[in-house]
Amino acid sequence: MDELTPYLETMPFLDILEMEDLEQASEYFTLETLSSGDIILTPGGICKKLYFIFSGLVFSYNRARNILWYEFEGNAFTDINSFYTQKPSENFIEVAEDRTALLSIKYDKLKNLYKMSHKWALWGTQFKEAEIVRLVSYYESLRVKDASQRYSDLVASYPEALQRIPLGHIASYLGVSQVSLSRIRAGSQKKK
Amino acid sequence: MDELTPYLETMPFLDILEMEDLEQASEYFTLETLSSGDIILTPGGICKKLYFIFSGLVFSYNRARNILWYEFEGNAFTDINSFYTQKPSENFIEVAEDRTALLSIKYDKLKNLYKMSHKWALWGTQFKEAEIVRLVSYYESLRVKDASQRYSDLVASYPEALQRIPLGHIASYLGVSQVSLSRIRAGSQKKK
DNA sequence: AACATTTTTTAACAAATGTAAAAGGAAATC
DNA sequence: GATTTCCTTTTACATTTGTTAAAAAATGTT
Repeated sequence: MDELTPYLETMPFLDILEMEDLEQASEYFTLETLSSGDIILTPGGICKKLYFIFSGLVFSYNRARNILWYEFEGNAFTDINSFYTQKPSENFIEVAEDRTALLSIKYDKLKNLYKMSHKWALWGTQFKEAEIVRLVSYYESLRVKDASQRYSDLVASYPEALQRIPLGHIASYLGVSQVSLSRIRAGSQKKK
Repeated sequence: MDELTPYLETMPFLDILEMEDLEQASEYFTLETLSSGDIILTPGGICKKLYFIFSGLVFSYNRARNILWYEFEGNAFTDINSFYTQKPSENFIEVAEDRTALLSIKYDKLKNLYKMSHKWALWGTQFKEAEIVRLVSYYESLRVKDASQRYSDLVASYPEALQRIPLGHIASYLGVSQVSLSRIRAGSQKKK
């Protein structure tokens, strides 16, 4: 019984795998516990790992400090372009909360896992499909909905976001300036 | 020797597969030749197939007629959300050129292929990684770059786009109004 | 060639959003 | 408890972009 097992068991799409697959994989993964402000990736570096957020909060932003993504416990995180191409990144990844626990796997090890095990390869196709759907949902909302709707949607689906993320970051994540978000919030109070 | 083989051989990441894998798969795929204006998917319908564009041009748009994606020969196309979740779509998919040849595979058959063959599952992880990278590159450019840059990038990477796609569609694909794109084009001529 | 249709550009105005700066609140530190 | 620092809102102004409508250009049709 490996000490990583309780963490592995929170990964998505485990129904595809048997216990033996998890045991086989446990030596591929590492557990990292980080603190608010810790920086996982800086521009120019290659994002070597895919992270599963067991607890805490992680976000990415570019050199101009535009927030690109925010992710909570329960979901996966990486710099997509850098990780899947293994080329230098343009972005930062930073931890936003103390005691953020990440289960990480290196690019090469993940590839190995896929090669070694048909079941893990199936898990990979499933996992990536879900990632694609999540990405497209987010990005399409940026394109199709206005900022006010996006804010409502965020509050509806992640009410804790307001407690855990500064409004300036939320604004940037929603693709608007902080001033604009303030106007939206002021406006939505009026409507009530 | 199956008549589909020449088409299958244009698919991405064939280095992962052997000839026997292609032969095994050939009965899973269908070749469809369509004409400009043909509509592959309408809102409310479930997008049942993933398409590989052998020749021609395909695009998707939502009910408000915002262009969501344009794709040329050589790349894959589907309604991501609807296909990977097998839920009803919000969008249209339409063919933009006569003699557009599409290699298609149904969702269930693709899943079967993955299950039957470890190598096809590996192909699946590879293919989906590339799709994720393409998606994120496009969407991040929408967020990070201004419309003028996006237009320059498009012209640089797909000069033929200007001949093959009406400017109104290009504008929508770039996320701006046609009037705005006209202003950009007028402005970039001045700079010269 | 003349006409009709579609596509693209231009102009004028309105609306939305960004920027910069100031002010108000909240939280942390001494 | 006072002060400092950080976060959020507000104001004023500038800029960008969208909308509508009209004109110009290109394309297709008889």
